[in-house]
Amino acid sequence: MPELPEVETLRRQLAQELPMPALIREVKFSVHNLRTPMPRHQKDFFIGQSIVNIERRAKYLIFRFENGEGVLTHLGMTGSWRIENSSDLQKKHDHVVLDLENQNTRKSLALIYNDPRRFGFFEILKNHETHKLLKKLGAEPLSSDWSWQDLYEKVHTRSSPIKNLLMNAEIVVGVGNIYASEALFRAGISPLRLGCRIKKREAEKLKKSIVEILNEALIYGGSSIDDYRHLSGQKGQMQSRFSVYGRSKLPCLVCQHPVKKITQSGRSSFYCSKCQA
DNA sequence: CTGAGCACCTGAGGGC
DNA sequence: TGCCCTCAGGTGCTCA
Repeated sequence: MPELPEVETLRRQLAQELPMPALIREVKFSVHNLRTPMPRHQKDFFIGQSIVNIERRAKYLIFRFENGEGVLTHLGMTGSWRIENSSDLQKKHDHVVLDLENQNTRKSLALIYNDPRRFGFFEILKNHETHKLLKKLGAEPLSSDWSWQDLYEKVHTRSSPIKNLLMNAEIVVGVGNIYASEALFRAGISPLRLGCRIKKREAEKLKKSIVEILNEALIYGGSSIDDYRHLSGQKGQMQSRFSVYGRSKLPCLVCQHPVKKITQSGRSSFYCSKCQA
């Protein structure tokens, strides 16, 4: 579900709405495991700690504690966080409840994680640098140190379709199934093109297109197709601005040719076979 | 090492 | 109404 713009939108809202430092008074887990087992027997790790910062790396959200440790979470396909006044207000598929207290105002609130498909996770983060999920990650596309040369270097030796490579977090993080299709449309490159067939000039254009589409999606608060919600429960608005994603058989916005839908490595790709080569 | 396919889950929607 | 099938924003693992 959520790609970089959706996770970053949520991060910004959490940073704004969560009065920090937020003392964790209690943490409750549902009986279900998420993608990884719940840290049910390590409550001591959380209770008494204060969340001092909300960070994002790739599509991971990190609740950082004062001592540098924290919580590593992922929304999977259908995860969402919301704030309630009381931790009693539980709904179906609520899996984690954090009872928090603002240390300045003594006001309490509950931060609740809901995830119907349970592809997300919530785990202890002790060492950011050595964590196996974090250390293999490639460049942040919206950081100033990501260059088209970096993209080109990582892609031009590969025989996979460029669409698959864009979704590979070791190459560039945060680009998922929607924005991969959208960025390729903007760059005029077919999702079927092999990485080794991407020219330098095209890598430059593709890098620019990725940055543009992610920034635009951020402005519109991300895309809500089904489950994705802001902290407030509101939907993002980017889904109404897709050029190709979910527009199978509809006319291309540029040339009127019908948009094609194909399957690549089990995921749907959308593109215009006239505009993209 | 690389790439393809599967697995993990629930729920919505279409066809019959 | 109900059953069965397909599909969905992610990603780690196994196997060839």
